[in-house]
Amino acid sequence: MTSSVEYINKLRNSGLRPTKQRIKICEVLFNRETTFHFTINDLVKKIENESNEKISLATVYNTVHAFEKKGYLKEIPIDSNQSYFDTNTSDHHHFFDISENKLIDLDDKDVSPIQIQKSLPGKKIKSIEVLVKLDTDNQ
Amino acid sequence: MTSSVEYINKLRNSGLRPTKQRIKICEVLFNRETTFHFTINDLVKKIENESNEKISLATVYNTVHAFEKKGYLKEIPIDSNQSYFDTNTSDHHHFFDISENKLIDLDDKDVSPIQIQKSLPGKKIKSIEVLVKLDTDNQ
DNA sequence: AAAATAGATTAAAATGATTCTAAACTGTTG
DNA sequence: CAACAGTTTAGAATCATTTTAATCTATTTT
Repeated sequence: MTSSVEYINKLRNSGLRPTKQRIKICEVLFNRETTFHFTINDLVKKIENESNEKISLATVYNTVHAFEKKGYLKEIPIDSNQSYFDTNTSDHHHFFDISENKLIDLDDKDVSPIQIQKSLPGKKIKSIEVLVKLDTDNQ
Repeated sequence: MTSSVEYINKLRNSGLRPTKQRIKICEVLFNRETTFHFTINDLVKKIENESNEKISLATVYNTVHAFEKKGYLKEIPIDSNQSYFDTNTSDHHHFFDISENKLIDLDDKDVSPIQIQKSLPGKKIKSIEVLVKLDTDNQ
């Protein structure tokens, strides 16, 4: 359980004013044990469930993008219909459960080390990420 | 150089009527040496450049999705703004050049074999794909 | 080879996610 | 507390994609 004072400091330290809306969004996103994978839609629904006052959709978008820019959230490309975000901002691998449309973090230790034998002149590797698609096992 | 007769057969064999539009799209997509990575927008521009008659946007969407369903194209999730498609439909890895917004296929031999140590009950692995993000090397 | 029909194309409208706008509001600084 | 810069907001705008319903065309039937 993180108190809102910590979110206020965190926000202020990153040059974001600690508004009521941002603190609420911090609570929804970061006040949890495990990584949270979500779409904007998921987040809006959580906010609606957990509080009586609503936050404008534009503010949710603004805040998620602000947090992404500050490195508190990471976008995960899965499909092109909707953006998925992850509260785990380290480079890491994922399972994607096709039948349930759900993202699951993989620990680094669950994936053998990856070496890339090819390089392109003038370019350097910024990240290496594995997406393992899972399907229902039917037999 | 593949002749349009081959595309006509290919289309007919997969239960798609060989229309003028589909044959044209086949030529643009498959009549090339190397893998083609594209967005719908890229494809429309290519079609416009390579022919004098235009194909309706809805038809381009329909055809790309029909080809995807038949396994002649594969969608590659990169970012959520636009769908990227690949004429290489095998499971394979990619470089994504961030500064140029360009996808590049990786050969299997360029990537060390990947083992996944974790499994989920009732689920089986359907694909394992690596996305290596590249950035300009500034030093 | 014409008629029938199932499938395809089309322009335009509809949708859905996301971004923009401009006015009202609120933290922060002096 | 006044002034300012940063935020929020509803609603409009935008952009990719999908749907609609009318027209057209490849294939099948006669």
